[in-house]
Amino acid sequence: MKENYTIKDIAELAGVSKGTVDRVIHKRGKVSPKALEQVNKVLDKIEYKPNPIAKSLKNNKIYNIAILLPDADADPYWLPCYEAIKQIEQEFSHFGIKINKGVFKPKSTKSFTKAADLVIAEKPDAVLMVPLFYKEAEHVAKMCVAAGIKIATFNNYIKEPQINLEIGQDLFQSGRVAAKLFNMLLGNKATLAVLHIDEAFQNASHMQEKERGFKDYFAQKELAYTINVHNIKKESKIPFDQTIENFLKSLDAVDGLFVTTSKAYLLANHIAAYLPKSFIIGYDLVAENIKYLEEDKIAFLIHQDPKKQVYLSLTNLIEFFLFDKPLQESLTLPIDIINTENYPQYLN
Amino acid sequence: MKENYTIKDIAELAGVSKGTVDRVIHKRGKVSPKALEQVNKVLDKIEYKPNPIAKSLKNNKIYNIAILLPDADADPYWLPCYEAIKQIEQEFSHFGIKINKGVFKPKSTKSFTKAADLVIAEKPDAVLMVPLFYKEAEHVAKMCVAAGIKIATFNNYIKEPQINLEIGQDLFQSGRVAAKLFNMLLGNKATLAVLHIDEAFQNASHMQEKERGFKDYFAQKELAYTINVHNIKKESKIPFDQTIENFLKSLDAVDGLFVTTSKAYLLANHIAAYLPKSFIIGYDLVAENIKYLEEDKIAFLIHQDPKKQVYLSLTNLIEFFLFDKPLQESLTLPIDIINTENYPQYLN
DNA sequence: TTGTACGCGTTATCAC
DNA sequence: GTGATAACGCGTACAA
Repeated sequence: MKENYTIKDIAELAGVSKGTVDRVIHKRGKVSPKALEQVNKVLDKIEYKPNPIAKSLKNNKIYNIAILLPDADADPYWLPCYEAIKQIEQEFSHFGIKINKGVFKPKSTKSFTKAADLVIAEKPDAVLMVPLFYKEAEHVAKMCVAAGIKIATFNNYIKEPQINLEIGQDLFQSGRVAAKLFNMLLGNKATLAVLHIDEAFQNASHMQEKERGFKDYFAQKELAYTINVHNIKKESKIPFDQTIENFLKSLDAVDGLFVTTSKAYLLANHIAAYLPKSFIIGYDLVAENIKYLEEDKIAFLIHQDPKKQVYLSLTNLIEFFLFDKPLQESLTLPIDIINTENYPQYLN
Repeated sequence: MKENYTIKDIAELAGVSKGTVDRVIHKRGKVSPKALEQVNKVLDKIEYKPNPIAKSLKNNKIYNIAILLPDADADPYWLPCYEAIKQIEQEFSHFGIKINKGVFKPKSTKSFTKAADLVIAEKPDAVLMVPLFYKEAEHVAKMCVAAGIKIATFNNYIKEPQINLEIGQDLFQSGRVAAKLFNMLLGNKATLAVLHIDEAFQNASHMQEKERGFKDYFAQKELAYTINVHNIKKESKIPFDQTIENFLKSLDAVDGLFVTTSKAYLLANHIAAYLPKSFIIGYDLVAENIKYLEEDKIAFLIHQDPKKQVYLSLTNLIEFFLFDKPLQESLTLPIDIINTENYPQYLN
């Protein structure tokens, strides 16, 4: 009949008081067998779902969520994450949610560890982090588990079974998406280059997963593709842009270039001069990539939606704390294919 | 200093009672000039945001939202919408939200009008509809406005300035997305066919917007593309599939086919026999389209995410009623490009 | 072992 | 005009 029964309703139906019903529901004991039976009889018939609103109204506990993420000044890829945090703070300002940012330099493991230590010292209820550095992140996860702090990751993965919530993209599959796009563009035979362009290689596992998926596609379809892998890293004293140009100079002709990081723009900058007929597929809607996408120097971008990742991670944690919603252990977001015509809507 | 001031806080600061503060905030009058000034002085200094939790706890009003949408048996495209409704009902069951479905046959204006009349007769607080039939939908919108019912649309648009909330895709732009994809696949010169395949042509304006965007792209880029438009409609007594096959038989060779509806699968079924080298780009992740996508008979699909459309429409309306969040008059969702490798994540 | 009373913030009603 | 008070549903402290 009724939609939502309250504790009061149940108490009346069972002929006992609210307090007794509460004790039965929360299994606090101190209930006579008779009362227990009466209440359970009612609970069997109806479905009781406690009202989450009333619950959180009374709850004046403040939940502290720490978030460890890279500095957006160092890499604009992370900028949308900060917007998501701001949005969440506003949306949940009345629910007693505090978010504490631990910002680290994306090239420095020390900076990561320091930020983590600072943040954990305040004993938050949960830590959400970008586990850029494998070993260090594993250590943080273990520390959190030991301290009873919920631990969540986004954007990257570490193989730590105790992680409570993982949100990210299927990187292997995103490599396959890029492969399929090249396959559509180039047909059954071509020469491709996979480029891991990263100033510091902190994204090693990230990049390798994408490469694996990329190669897997062509292997599985048994296509006559030649695929060469190149690692491009900043050399001290030489500007990164110069390193890229030198690399392109020395590269044999290829039909397509797959850049596994957000640095496709560094390549696109010189593509017209050295490989005017090659297609570039890269990752991430950062401003510089969009510029070259619009100039048709980048064919496609794959969007990892960091904003959505943070937003989902945080709402999931918050609803766990406030409303006892279970944490979704692992959540894989769509792999968005971006071209000149559809990118604006993805920027919000 | 403080994050969230309560009415009680304000009352203490102003030296009046909660009741008076409430009357000032809600402009109910019956407040002396002196008290008014004292309260306003406090309100100027601090920012008062009423606690939505307490508000909705007290609020025992039930909000009725009617949703007019096509039968999913007639067209599986609408199936995800029903999932979204179920999800919303669960999520907001404690907030006094009732959703009343008015299901109509997608080929029958009478069925639409009948469902609308039934639903409006119950005087809901809002009507959310798919305005498949222009005139009839306009009429419904006007009736709602007259009756003080909030009116929202999704998936399609009507030019009725009184609509309170519109959610959908930029159809013109989605035509451009398809055009760009063909441009990437085929280079600077090709022959394309635009196919409006629809059993009843109830989507006329929908299809034309896509066609306009499609042509606009090539015109703007001044590319040497030949584009022919074909309307394919069910003829009485002849199976639709047969009509499609006859059409393909009579069609001169083309490099690509752009299907502006979700019926690309009808074409894909015969593509190997008649146009083995042509690319098909169509709309919507319905099961039959996915089948041919996987067989590489459809090159790309454009996803309109009807589930997300319904979900966003409903949450927007609900948050308007419960938390006084303003209605976003018009919201345009991303245009998702789908291939064999990324479709699973979009199906949830 | 049980029932009652209180507080969370907002709103509405009711005496004064 | 104004301030006190009840009610929403839950959790819990406390008295019986």
